[in-house]
Amino acid sequence: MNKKKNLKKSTMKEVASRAGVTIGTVSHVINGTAVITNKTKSNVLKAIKELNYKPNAMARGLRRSESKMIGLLIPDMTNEYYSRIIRIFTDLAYAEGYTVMLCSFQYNLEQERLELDVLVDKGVDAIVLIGGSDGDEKFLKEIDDWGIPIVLGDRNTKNKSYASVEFDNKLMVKTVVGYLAKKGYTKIGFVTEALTEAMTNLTDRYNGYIEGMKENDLEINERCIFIEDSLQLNKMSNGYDLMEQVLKERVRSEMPEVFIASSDLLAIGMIEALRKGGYKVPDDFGVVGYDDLSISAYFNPALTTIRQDPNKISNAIWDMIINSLRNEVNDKQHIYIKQELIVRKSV
Amino acid sequence: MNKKKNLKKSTMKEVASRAGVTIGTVSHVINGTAVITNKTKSNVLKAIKELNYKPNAMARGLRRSESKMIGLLIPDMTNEYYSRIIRIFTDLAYAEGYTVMLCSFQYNLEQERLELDVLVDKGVDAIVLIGGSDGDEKFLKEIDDWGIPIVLGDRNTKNKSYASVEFDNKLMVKTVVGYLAKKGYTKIGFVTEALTEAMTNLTDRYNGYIEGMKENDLEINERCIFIEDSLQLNKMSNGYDLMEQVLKERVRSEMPEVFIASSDLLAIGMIEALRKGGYKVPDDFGVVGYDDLSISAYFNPALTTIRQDPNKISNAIWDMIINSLRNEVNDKQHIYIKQELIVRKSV
DNA sequence: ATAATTAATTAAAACGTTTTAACGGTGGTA
DNA sequence: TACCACCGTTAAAACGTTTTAATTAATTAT
Repeated sequence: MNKKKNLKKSTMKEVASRAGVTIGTVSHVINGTAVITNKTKSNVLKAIKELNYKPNAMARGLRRSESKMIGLLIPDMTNEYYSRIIRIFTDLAYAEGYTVMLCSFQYNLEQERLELDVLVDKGVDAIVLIGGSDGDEKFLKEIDDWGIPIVLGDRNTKNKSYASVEFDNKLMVKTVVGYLAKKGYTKIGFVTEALTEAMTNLTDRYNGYIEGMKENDLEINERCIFIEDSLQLNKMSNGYDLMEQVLKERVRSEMPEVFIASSDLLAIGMIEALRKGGYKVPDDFGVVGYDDLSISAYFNPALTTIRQDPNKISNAIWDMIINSLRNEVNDKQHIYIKQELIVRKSV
Repeated sequence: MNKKKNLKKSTMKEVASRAGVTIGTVSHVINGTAVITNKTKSNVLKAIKELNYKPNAMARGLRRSESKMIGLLIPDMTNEYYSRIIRIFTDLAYAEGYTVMLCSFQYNLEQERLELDVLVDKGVDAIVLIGGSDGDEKFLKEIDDWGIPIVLGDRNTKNKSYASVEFDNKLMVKTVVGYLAKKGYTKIGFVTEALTEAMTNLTDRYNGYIEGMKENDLEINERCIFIEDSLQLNKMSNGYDLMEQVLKERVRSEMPEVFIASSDLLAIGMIEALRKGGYKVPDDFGVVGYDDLSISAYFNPALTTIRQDPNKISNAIWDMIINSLRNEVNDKQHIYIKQELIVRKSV
């Protein structure tokens, strides 16, 4: 039960008086905003060191009206796909003296709005939204009008009114369909979460699937398209439940021979259900995942999957952010990143 | 290439003038720090709404000298064990009007120090450190002296000088050894990461293992104790490499019949190496993990593991934090949380 | 030597709040 | 009528910086 010691952080004023100068000079030597004699400069530096002085971020922020914080909003930080992005992005920001304020909204639009509000209230200098649906466009507009740069990652709004970095989902899925077709599969299934118009990335994948099927002269059968109704957190169990249900309802001949799943987690759940149902992957059914999580290489069978490189997207987003922060303009470009098919053992 | 619109956020002054009062009153109605006529109160509220006014967090923070931010420092947010804790903790903080500033230090002491520095510079109101080694005690002391509450989660310093919430690792491992002994195992192996004195949680597990073996009259053979030399990020590959090596060096009779691994990730890597080596789990070897990650239930074989409940630890930590924030005292208690053995299919 | 120029430092305002003491006005009591 | 209390509001200082214009000191030119 020790008293709070309040060894209070020292202030600029104290530094100034110890160095025998005025706080203005201290500020100048810290920021290099004026030319200062070497002597006084070293005096000030000495005082700073002796007092272990650190500028007060809030005072500075108030005066400069910038917080050096970036708001980062993602659907679920518990998902490795996102946590990898977060980590890299955070490091990038950190290296430039920014700090990130992380929120997750659990795929809940309501909560997304709330969190956005908090971020704005806290005075973040910019906001990046990764994943999830297209969100509340009207609300984003408000933030945009305030001059706070926004960039979207792996998502977009219907009329692409914000800067974004996206993966080239459509192209990739088309390619995968081609790959599967070449392997001799004809009944190719597509299973995805929440295929609403709002989920631009999933919609792109769907379109890629359709185009790919057409290009390869394969029959598009709506019974081969499986949609997990809503965005859910526990994707593995979603995949499991879905497949368990399918297995219950259909005989094998009514099923696709291979599935393209919209996430590795979904794929893993599906495979486990298949296994429990007495089937072998890839012998009886193939499945390809999406994301290339670290588990996917160690899972049995090792998952053939599509890598969405967290490095690339994080870097691209950061570049956009820092650019609009520096130039005070936000020119709303859209960048597309190629995905990569990682061939392993599950098809 | 649109110009920055600078629809600037409105300020208290503007609210005040629109409501025909002084900024003092506005502040009072916002904070309820004085009794105000219903009429003026509603005027002010109206003005606030009309201008979409939000208090400037930095100005407020400066004046109140609190930031309403909590620093959260963890070794690796990419690990589901940590990301679950983060998420719950973040939600808890959020509910009380706090926001969390997340940093990860990749098990790197140097970086941990750096990040701590940043957190302090940013003026967080409290700091929580989760996982990793016992850190730089001298440095923590400095922070403590500044009156910034610190709480440690799932880690501790040698002389327990800080408030902490830990799991009862020793007891649990002892129990597990008993469980395995009862199942008939006699050659029980223990595999862990970075078993240094600094890692109090892992050391506790080790001690639990030793005690458990003794209690059950089992021979303690140092060849049954495997230590992954250093703290590493990619735990699955660590487990894989370790087991692959062991398989190369030893014949089966020289190996333990069952392994207690210090994380699910390690366990999964080990199992995969075993499988590649032609062995079946649990038929040929058993392995029990630690953490109960979500994959563990879907992995084949489903992992028998020890659950470290992220809810419990997050809640306990948050309680401590909010308590020392409110009472301005930090009474450095230590809480221990029971772990739970989840029996599945891997032993 | 004095004026003009340049270099180094300072004074003071500003950023947007909170907070405390002081203020004026109303109503009640003597 | 005069005094006191009380209530609602306000004035102003403070938080710790940054920033610009102004000041002083030092140097050069006349």
